[in-house]
Amino acid sequence: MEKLVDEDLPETVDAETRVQGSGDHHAELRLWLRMLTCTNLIECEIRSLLRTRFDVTLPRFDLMAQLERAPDGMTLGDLSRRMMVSAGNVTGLVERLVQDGLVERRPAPGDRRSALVSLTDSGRASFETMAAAHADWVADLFAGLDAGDIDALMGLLAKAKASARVAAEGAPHVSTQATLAKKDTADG
Amino acid sequence: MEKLVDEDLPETVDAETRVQGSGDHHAELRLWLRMLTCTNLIECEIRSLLRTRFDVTLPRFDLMAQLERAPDGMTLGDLSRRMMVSAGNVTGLVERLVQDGLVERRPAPGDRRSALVSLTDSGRASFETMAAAHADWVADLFAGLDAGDIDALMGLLAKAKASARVAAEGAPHVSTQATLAKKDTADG
DNA sequence: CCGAATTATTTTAAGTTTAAAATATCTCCA
DNA sequence: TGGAGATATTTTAAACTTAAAATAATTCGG
Repeated sequence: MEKLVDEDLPETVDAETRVQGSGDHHAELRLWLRMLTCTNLIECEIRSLLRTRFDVTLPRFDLMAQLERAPDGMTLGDLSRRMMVSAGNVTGLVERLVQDGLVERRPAPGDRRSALVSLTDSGRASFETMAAAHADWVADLFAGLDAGDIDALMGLLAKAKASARVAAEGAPHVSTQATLAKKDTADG
Repeated sequence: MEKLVDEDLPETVDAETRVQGSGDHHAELRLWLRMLTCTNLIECEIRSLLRTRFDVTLPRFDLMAQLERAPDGMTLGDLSRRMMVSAGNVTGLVERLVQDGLVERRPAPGDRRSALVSLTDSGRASFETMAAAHADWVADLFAGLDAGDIDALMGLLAKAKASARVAAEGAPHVSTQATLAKKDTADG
């Protein structure tokens, strides 16, 4: 998480200095820092609430949230892609959740490389309780926004997401066969 | 970082089910997930670019970004608050940056508990190069947004931030003297 | 069918991160 | 002025996270 704050940046910029590759990027930079502080603020609060109320970490909650939507289980690779974290990360997370009895893994039928991961009954029950509280917290955190604000944000964030995807795909900094070949693994 | 994706949630909700504390929070939840994926996407790209182009990690870059704006140095506590991370985290990060010769620490005049941290000349030079590239990357990532979009997002995110702060302050889950007493450490 | 390339996962090493306890210092008021 | 409480930082243990290398299994063209 990039932890900068979005205050105190100069407002005025000399239009003359807009030169290719070294120009006036203040607006975008300020936007990025504000997005970051906003997300951080909410995430910290949710993390803290999950810990104090349910003694669970945010990554574990997130993983369980993915599994809840896949009653028949998902592979570790699916989890890694959906959660946007490394495969090795998922391995460890699942391992700990299995030890806690919240998650189970079984070999994937038809592919001996893969394992299917799913919630146990205990894990599902536990998650449902937490998810309800989580939804309430998020609603509280956004209580200062009206329906119009939310709609507008949804639209603008979709646009920002699309923009970022294009930029990231368009100028891949490490060209691999995978990067060039597959365009279908991302989530939207 | 909460790693959920913002797809596949039901669009339609029964208005009758809006009950206190267990109601219709889909819009807010969807907004939160979208904010998260959007931020994640951009952050991953920046992290990756920092690593491949400059062999630096995001937390180190963030810490140096804070220091650059404080030519006279900041305390570890300042860094912790501005970066929104724990104090212990900052201790380790500074330690490693000092070892790399990018940052220096000296005792704070007038308070023997504190240390002032600042960029070395080498650190400053290094950061300036990276910061210029970073600004370009962010501009590229947001290239699909026009000035109006950016303005609108800035306003809506400010509103969201304010809302979240009120909610987090208003219903503190762990009441400490500090929580109740000071309202001035956050960044705005 | 063979083998090269791809895919799924684990392992490894290093770094990041947190919460909580421990230290050390400072403030301030009774 | 003495000491209680607050503040600044470090330490600790555990968890999270990544990138890269290593394993293992699959796919697919020839």
